[in-house]
Amino acid sequence: MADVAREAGVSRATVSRVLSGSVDVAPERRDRVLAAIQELGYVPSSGAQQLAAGRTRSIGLLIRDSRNPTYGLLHAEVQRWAEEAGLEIITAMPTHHRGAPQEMAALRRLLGMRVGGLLVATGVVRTSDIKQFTSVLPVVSVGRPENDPEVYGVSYDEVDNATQLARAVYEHGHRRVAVMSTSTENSLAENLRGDTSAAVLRELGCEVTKIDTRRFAPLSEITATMIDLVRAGKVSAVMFSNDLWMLDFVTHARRIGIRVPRDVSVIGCDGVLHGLPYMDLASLRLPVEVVARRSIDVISQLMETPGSMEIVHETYGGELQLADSLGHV
Amino acid sequence: MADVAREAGVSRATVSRVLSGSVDVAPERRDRVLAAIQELGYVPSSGAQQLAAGRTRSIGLLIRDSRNPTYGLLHAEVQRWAEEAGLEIITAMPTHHRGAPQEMAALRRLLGMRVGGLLVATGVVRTSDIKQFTSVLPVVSVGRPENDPEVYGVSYDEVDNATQLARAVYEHGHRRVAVMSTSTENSLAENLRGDTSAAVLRELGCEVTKIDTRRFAPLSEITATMIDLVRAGKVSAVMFSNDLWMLDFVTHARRIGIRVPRDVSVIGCDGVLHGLPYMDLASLRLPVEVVARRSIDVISQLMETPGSMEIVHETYGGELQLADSLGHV
DNA sequence: CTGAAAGCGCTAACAT
DNA sequence: ATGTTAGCGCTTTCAG
Repeated sequence: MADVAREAGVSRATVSRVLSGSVDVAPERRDRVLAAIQELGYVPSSGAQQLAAGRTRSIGLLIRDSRNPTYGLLHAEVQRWAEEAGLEIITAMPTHHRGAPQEMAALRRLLGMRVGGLLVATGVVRTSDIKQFTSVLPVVSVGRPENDPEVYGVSYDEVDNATQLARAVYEHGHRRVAVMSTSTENSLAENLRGDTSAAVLRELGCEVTKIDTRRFAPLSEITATMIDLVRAGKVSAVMFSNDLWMLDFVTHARRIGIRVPRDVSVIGCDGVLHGLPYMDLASLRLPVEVVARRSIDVISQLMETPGSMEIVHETYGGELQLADSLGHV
Repeated sequence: MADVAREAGVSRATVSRVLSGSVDVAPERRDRVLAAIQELGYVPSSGAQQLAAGRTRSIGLLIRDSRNPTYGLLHAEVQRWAEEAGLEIITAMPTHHRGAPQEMAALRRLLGMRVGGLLVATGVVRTSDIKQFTSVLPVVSVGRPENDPEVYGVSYDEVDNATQLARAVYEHGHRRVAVMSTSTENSLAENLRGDTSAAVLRELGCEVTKIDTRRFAPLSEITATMIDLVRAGKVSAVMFSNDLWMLDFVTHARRIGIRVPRDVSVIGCDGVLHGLPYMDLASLRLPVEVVARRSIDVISQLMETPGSMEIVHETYGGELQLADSLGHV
């Protein structure tokens, strides 16, 4: 910065002023500064800026790894709306199977960067663990069940989703159903989804076989379990807590001669996977875009004027996407 | 930090020492410091650390938005290997359709954070634009064609890929083929892919209809063009420069009664989309994992000891994934 | 092994 | 409108 100042024949303060644009600078000097910046290829150190100013316009995003397209989409959408709102996103993406401690470490990194707000979009870390930060900066749970009175939440209405899904299965005539429920150590949302679907089906009088996954269980394990159930003739439909499980199942099932929906019906959840309609697989499309957008709305307002908003727990329901895989009524 | 020092009854320097772990500190004092850190929930400011130390262990990643699962996967893999190597990734994800200037702005942000290296994994920004940074820090092009003698490159062997794809089409008996080539403003890699495939097919004696996309053309436009070609009976096969285009095409085609591969054969590229085998769609699987890993290898070595490695342009070929969509030989 | 002190690159009063 | 100056929170000599 000193170089730029010297080159332009002004003080460092003036350089800072044209950089921030907050204060008026004589046009002629401004141009000289701009030229010097260009010439020297100067890029201000955001660390130093943050340090001196004591604040940041950037917001930390803790998000699950984007191998799962739903998170890829969420990430892209959050990014997009943040940009729109003039906010910078700093992403921390812990490798999924490493679990909660790893996620806390990533959070700590974000705090180290002195972000002005936190968006938590992983399924694993507990709210009780992130509550300690709420006194320092606004924290918003994104796309994960949230009901802590100190943490904002913008997420999917998993109860509504699960109910829609269960009803659809029931209405397609299924009475003996396998329902998978992801481990809470894997995904809070998917766990809630599975539990709720199972409960709804039972209430409707169905015979439900609930499959709880182990911590970070591999796809193949669930698929094998489900295939056994189908072979044993125990169920006529299987509900998966996300589309990837469903896809793995149908792929393997077909390979060994189990046909969908002739031999077994399936339905998943997320609805983000490309080609779902082409594959005739039923699912429920999560309102990812809306959730991303509202998250940015909430956190940007919170960063603007902290405490300007009561704690909210917004939830948005998804849209059922029926397809042949559910069999015929 | 001062609070921690006071709480532990040591100087700030000592706190810094236990934080870095670089210098020996008397065990008893170390424990007191650690306890104080815990108690006060202290998280060091990475900005200040960087400022004082003058360096960073973090590397900047410029990557295309993860709506496209291939980039989602690349992102996750880069993240994973970086973690393994003890490096932090700072991600900048410009919204895709905003183009090169936007990407440069994102790059500048990364430089502002004083990252120690740059991984460029977007299809749009030109090498000539990023060359200016090579004198300041190591820059590696990831998953995009690179041949500039000053910039490292770890990418896909698009010529080999395109050749494999074209050969497969030819060997399945197709002689009149439509080949799409993405605009260079959209993706350098896909452009090269398309051009090469077309050239190879022509060399083999095929009648090639090349479709060059406009800048950021919507999916629907390409699909419509291809459908017209098929309806007019002009081609028996269509090559898409990535799987998403292919998927959009087959979905719409089926809707209007065009059957794949009965009426037209198709092949895509990337091979990352979930469910490709289930959909019986032919493609070519890019070695995303390898490219991600090698990129981290290269940049970590470069950051360790700058200039310790000659400029390399590694390329890795993909693996053809045949399927019914290509018709029968 | 530990503390004191000098910055790192920047911003924000405070003068002028 | 512009320059001067005092830090921001940390690391790193340099003494001891």
